[in-house]
Amino acid sequence: MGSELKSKIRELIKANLDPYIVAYSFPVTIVSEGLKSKYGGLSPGEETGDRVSVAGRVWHVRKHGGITFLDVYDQTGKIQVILRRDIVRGNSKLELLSKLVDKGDIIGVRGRVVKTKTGEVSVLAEDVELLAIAWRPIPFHEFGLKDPEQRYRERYLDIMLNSKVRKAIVNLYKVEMEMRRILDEKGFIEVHTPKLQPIYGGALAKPFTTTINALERTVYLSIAPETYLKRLVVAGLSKVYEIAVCFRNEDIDATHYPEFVQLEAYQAYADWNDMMELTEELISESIRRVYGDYKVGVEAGGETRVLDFSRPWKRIVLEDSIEEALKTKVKGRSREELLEIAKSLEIDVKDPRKGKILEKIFERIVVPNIWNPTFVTLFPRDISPLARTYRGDPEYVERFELYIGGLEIANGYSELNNPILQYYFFEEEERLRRLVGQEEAEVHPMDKDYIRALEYGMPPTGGVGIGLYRLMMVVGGLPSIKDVIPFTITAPENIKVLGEEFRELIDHYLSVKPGPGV
RNA sequence: GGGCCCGUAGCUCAGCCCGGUAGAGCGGCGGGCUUUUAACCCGUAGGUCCCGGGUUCGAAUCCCGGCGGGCCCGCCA
Repeated sequence: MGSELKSKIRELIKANLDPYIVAYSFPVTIVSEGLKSKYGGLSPGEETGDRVSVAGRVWHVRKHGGITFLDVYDQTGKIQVILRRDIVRGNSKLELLSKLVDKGDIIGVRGRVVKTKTGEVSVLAEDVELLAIAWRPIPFHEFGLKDPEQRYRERYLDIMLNSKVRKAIVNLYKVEMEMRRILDEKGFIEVHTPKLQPIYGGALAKPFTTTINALERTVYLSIAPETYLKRLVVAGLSKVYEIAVCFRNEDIDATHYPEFVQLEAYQAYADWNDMMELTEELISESIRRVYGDYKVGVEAGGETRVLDFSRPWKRIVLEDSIEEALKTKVKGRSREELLEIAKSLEIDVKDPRKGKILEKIFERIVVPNIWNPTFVTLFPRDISPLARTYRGDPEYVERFELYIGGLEIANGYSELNNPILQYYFFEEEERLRRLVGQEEAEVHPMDKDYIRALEYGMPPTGGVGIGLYRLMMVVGGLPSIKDVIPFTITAPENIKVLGEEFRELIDHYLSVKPGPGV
């Protein structure tokens, strides 16, 4: 921003080309991808008579005196626009715009499709509209935007300039769409469950608290849709899912953010095995359709590793995997013995539940070595209050977790549908809360309405939750979950805006008569 | 909640240890150039060295406090 831009807007105003006044729309007839596929076959130097309209943001300007090349980017890629003196000369609008259009500006171009000597499909401009001005400089260069603070504060710049980030965001949409398609074909219906809940549940996490003024009532932001989706199974929606935003009031790190998106699906008359199969199909098929193959090259830290989503995925039993990694027996060990093992690995567990100790050991020594999709099965009873007892051994529940690239991506189980046991396990959670306090262990609150729903009869049901941000993070080779979330929160800052700098332009724009209405 | 690191031009960064006129590349601006791809060539301007305090003749540099950000550990996916 500065005085030269002020003079730019003055020149545009004088010529009646100020985009804030004249540019309301621009008919685009073709995008970069279409242009390249349709005209890629032209031979170098060939000119067509085909007239097209394209629009996008100017990234690079290469002026050669009598000819100027503009790299214009639309949502699908680059379009080279050529301004040639023999066409521009004598056209006062084109003369002015070819002087004023700058890197960052958004333009619309009408012209003929040509291929340059060097073989690039281009639009030879016959008319140009300035559609928006970039008042602030945009760093369109080799190093792009690196400052992590600016990347997150001005995320629109990061998404504009960092193709890995942009691809992850676009591909999340595509993956969601493919998952919806697969679920739809299987007869699942998608619903929205409440984000404002009187009792939070479905996970063990600290909730956000807020107030519904109209009811003078404290409510919690949903930490998971689980208990509501299962109420819908009770209601007879036997295949139901939600792509749900979940809120958890916990700390932020590379793999955690207080709001994140999960796909949770529940299927009546199904168990954990069915849900593992569903999870495999949902993820592997959507990845193949979006990335073109079951094998995806993941670029991170300068090297590329192949993630293989081909089915079937590896399955390991939780305690077996620990025993294998540790070369020590853990099955049937006492709490004290497990604590000793944890201690030898420099893991400090305050939580009194045996399962929690096992889980911590597992996360430390097994998880970091998991690369390709791997199901981990058979979890301890005491850390899974909503899961159903393992039919082979009541010490365990029929619960699985999916790990990819060292990250927990999904969690599912045969759902506990016994209201009597559900009441008991909620009671156990409350006992645990009294024993250690809320700070040392998150527990599941008593939810009698949920139990009442189970008392009306929930069929045997399987369920799974898939963390979509984490999935995209792993596949996209991005180091932080914040990279795949379009906007994350930053501390307040003092921002200087144009209206403060050029107050006289406020009066100008307020008094402008735009012209005849349409 | 605990620890470590960073903040200098629009962008990427050097300078900081060992105090002495604020630096580079890219970008910007002016000029030249009719087939370039991060165009090129010539010229030129550009700074609250995050903020506040201290030490000092003198602080981007040393010390203290604050703000902003990142990473790791603990907890949640």
